[in-house]
Amino acid sequence: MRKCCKNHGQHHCEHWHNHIKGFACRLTMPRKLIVDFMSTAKGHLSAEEVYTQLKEQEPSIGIATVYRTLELLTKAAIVHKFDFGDGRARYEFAQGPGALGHHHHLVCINCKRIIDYKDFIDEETELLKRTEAALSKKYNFKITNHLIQFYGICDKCKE
Amino acid sequence: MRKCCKNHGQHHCEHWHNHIKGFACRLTMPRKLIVDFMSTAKGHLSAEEVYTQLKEQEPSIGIATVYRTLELLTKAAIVHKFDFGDGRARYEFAQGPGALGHHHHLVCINCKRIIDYKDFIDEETELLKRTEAALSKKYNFKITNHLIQFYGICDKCKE
DNA sequence: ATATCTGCAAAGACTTTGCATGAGA
DNA sequence: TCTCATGCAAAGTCTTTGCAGATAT
Repeated sequence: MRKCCKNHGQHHCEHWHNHIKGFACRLTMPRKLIVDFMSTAKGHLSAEEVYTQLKEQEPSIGIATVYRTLELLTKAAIVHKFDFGDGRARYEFAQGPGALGHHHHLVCINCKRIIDYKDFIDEETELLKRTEAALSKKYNFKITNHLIQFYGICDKCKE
Repeated sequence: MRKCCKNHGQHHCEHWHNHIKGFACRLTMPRKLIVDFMSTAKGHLSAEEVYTQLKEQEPSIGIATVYRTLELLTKAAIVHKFDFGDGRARYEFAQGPGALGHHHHLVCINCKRIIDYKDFIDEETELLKRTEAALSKKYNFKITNHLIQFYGICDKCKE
């Protein structure tokens, strides 16, 4: 898993390429497609949604590869994987120009709509940093990520 | 779903009984077993774990009932349902004497161990309250719950 | 009495895996 | 060339559902 190719040449080496290098050897066509798609896609897509949309431009792609690649990209921290309680994993691009940046989510428990918000992120982040530092020390736990979600009823479902 | 019996009598009416009343009509034997079990169980149990343990004292119980009842209790906010990324839902008692009280989780991404913590909860809660109030207003979103989790590597997995 | 709940088994939904073929370096 | 990745289909998990019989009120 950790070994890697030396040089892919510079032809299609995007900014995320270096990240992939640490986790996979080969930069294949499906992987390129999936990363490119994720980097421009908006929202929180399930594996099947990614598959369905990519299938249109490349009918040979298989859903197993989509799952495998999204898993790979998750490990590489190129995408983030979320669970919003609707029974399927959802992915969003984490890095680079296409990313929304650090944000959290409001989850409507009625219609399952997800609202991204960046408000108060700074304040939250500041608290989280302090909490993380203290928890790391107290529990000897190396924190690599965090999750904050609010659940409730969205404006449309209130009506 | 909302209609309910008038009076169950007082024989086995625990403190959580009133909660159930709002969501289900009948207080059956399996429901009693499951609530009693959850109220004393420690940790974050999957439906199957609950089923397996109850099966020992009451072999006639079925796993479908466990799922249905845990769902019911979740809606009644008697238990909380969590997803820690290991592919199954986990439940913990939320209210009453047996409950741990408000807390959050550290999730080890390696061994999937869950550490409950209550440290800094007051500080977190204070910030969350303010954030919730502001988000509710801005997005016209009625917030009913929140989730905070930290992910990383636990002390044992560090070695 | 009767509407609700249960247990069982089957179905459903999402995800992972085995394997022969194909492709990257 | 030779290892790694792919696509397909099958299998694996967890969860939900249909239904006849049982149960609470």
